[in-house]
Amino acid sequence: MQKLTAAEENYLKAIYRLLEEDLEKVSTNEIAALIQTKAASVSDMLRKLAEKGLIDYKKYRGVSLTEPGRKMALHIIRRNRLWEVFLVEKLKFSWDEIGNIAEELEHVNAPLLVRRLDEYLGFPKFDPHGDPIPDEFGELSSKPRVHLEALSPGQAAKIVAVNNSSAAFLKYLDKVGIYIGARVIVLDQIEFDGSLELLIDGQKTLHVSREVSANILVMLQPS
Amino acid sequence: MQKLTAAEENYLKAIYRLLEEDLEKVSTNEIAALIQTKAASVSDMLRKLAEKGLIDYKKYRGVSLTEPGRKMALHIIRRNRLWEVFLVEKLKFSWDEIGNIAEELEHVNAPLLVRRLDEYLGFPKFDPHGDPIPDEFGELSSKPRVHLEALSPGQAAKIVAVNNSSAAFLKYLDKVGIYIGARVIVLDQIEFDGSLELLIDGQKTLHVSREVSANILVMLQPS
DNA sequence: TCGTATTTTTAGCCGCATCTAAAATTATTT
DNA sequence: AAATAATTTTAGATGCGGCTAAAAATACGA
Repeated sequence: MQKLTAAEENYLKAIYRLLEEDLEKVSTNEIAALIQTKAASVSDMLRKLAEKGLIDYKKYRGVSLTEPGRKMALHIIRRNRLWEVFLVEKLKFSWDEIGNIAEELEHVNAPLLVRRLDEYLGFPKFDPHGDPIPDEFGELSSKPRVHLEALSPGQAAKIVAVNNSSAAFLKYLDKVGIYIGARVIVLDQIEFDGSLELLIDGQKTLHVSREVSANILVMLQPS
Repeated sequence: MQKLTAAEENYLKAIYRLLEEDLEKVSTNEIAALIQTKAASVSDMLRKLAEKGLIDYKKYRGVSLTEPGRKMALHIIRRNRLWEVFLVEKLKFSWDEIGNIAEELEHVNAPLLVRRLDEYLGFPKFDPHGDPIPDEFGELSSKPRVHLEALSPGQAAKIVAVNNSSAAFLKYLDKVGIYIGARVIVLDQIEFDGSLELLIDGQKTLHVSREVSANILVMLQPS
């Protein structure tokens, strides 16, 4: 496992995240937008990561991760998510405060530290946003998940993750009572704007816009 | 509180540590030796820290900390020692494994994180080596401490800190049964080499060289 | 005290990660 | 398909933190 700089780690993580949504390839501009830098800087870094064998890169044609690159990205994401669990579970941060801090902590690369932290936290499988934590071999235990917006009236599901970590979004969710683990049934879908009428935990009903439902991930429930 | 780079923080910490032993001024070479770099690099950094008002620096004449510099150094040391407590108390590291890891963690500068960590650890006053943890205003609660080598036969003391964090030294202490908090009485001093005959916790006797006793700090006991 | 040794600083270089401006390539429109 | 637009890469700069080699200042010994 080669030693990477914090910047290299951030690029790998960004490429991984974009590949999750985007299909095959990620473009220079997409990366630049995500990590708030300029396309020229991205080009430089892509050349370097390609030399190290972490990405597949053809000029002007976008990038994808090689298998070593994917493993590295998952290691970084593992560290990030374990620290997020620590911050919320142990230090009592709320889930909208932890982003920046976890992003600094994730770059502390000491394998023994990560293992001990994992153990101390009780080998958590999901972070506070509901995203799965890769194991120490860089593998994800993936269960099928789907965007809430894709459900049709009558379908039931459990909220397992959110797709957007902006403080504004997380605060909104808190306010309206949506949380990881909540059970939700789609009562109705408004054709005009794609918004949804939901029943949360069998109790309260809630109307959410398509922007919101597109950023919530759920696991379908057997009924 | 200005934002410093990790390198700047390391220099401040090194200068603080050297000022603790050394009297008035610290020399360029001393700093270079401590942080394993070249004198030329130290000169450059001193110029920069002086510009920022963190050190008093006259060319060729050595440096000392300004009051803001001292405060900053103590903040950095506070972060370092809180993480050391975390690693030992919570993650079950032994005190000879934590040096490098704490030195990476200490550079994560998020004031809220440090406060929450402090609270989570129960506001510890000393780190696992027995060194005092500065408060969040950059002040040390100092109790008078003295080197074990300075004691005379008959005097009693409690071991409160060690002065040397090399793994070899810490392992030696573990092996012979010296630990922070142990009570010690000096039974005899060998004039020839300055070594000491000790009684540990009123139970076992132990012979330690001057090299060892010079690196152990104690608080004198009322007798 | 004078000359030598040591310490410290300066000068000039390198790699990293960023930037702007300009050039090259690819995509789109008419 | 040619012209224009958008994207991406290259060229050349900057600041940081390190280095070596050489110059400057200080300290020391005969």
